Amino acid sequence: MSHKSIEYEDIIRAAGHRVTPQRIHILDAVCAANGHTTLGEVYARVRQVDPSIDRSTLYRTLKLFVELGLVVSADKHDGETYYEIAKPHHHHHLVCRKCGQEREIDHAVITRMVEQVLSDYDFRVDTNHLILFGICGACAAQLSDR
Amino acid sequence: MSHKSIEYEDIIRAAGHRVTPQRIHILDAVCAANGHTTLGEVYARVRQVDPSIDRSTLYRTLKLFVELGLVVSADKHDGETYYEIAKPHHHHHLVCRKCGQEREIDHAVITRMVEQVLSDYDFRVDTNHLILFGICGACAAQLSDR
DNA sequence: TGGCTTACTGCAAAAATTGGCAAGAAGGGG
DNA sequence: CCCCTTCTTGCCAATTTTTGCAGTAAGCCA
Repeated sequence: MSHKSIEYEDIIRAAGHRVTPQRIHILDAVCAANGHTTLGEVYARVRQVDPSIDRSTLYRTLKLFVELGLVVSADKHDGETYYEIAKPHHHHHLVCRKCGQEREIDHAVITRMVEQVLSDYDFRVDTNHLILFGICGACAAQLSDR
Repeated sequence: MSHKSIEYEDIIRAAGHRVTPQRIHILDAVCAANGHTTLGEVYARVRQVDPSIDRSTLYRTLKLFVELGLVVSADKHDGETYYEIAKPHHHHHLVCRKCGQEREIDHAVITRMVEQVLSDYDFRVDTNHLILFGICGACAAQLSDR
């Protein structure tokens, strides 16, 4: 991870921001949680390393990381916002609006759409972590029963 | 609008919820605002009709409406959540993660992707209001300058 | 229409998130 | 290596959003 940390530091600096111990700890904490994690979990983890870090710093830093693309956030509309370290490979999720189930999908499915948006609208869709809401097969079947 | 209200009432009832004056007023208020509106605006509008309606009711009701698909919400990551009455025609938005600018795009662009997700993953993507985050052309140019 | 069940609402308190500000520290230049 | 500028932080207060609860009323059935 130390190796990766250095890369991240460069990204932060390149964007004109400063690399502080707080930011490193927070990034490590998000990293440490494999997969999705919540703000509360990150906070607990960070406090173990440095109990003086304030919640407001966490909010601000997480927001910054999302802006920089280091961290990916996913609002599953269940009251909690999830955070995840940005993975090198692009992956996306289908989230069922009914049962909340989440499923990873292949990048290839959206490639063409992303390209078309880029050429038609000159807009670079963030392909790091796309979240598509909808209804999964199981729930759709259930709904049509009634 | 009265005609539409009746349709909406049916949807609410069909989902097993009750139609109350408060809910009608809130739906009307979202309707009255053409296009995007914020929670604060809806609150103000609702209070003109019935000053006794509480904020918590508004929060709960808006959340319910979004679940039912009557209202569409868009978190532009600028601190405010936007609400909009679900339109009969499908439309989608590109939101720039940098400058927050928002742009409507054509449904055709995503049609193919939606179909592929349906056939490959048996998942019906909610095509009512898709929000794609990314970087708009202007901001992309700005970023590469540095 | 009257009575019953249970969802909905308003209120108050709690919890989460954001913002202002002065002190502290990162990074650049000498 | 020290200094200077300016971004960051922690603290505190304000604001926003959520939650628990008891009274109220919508919808159903006789």
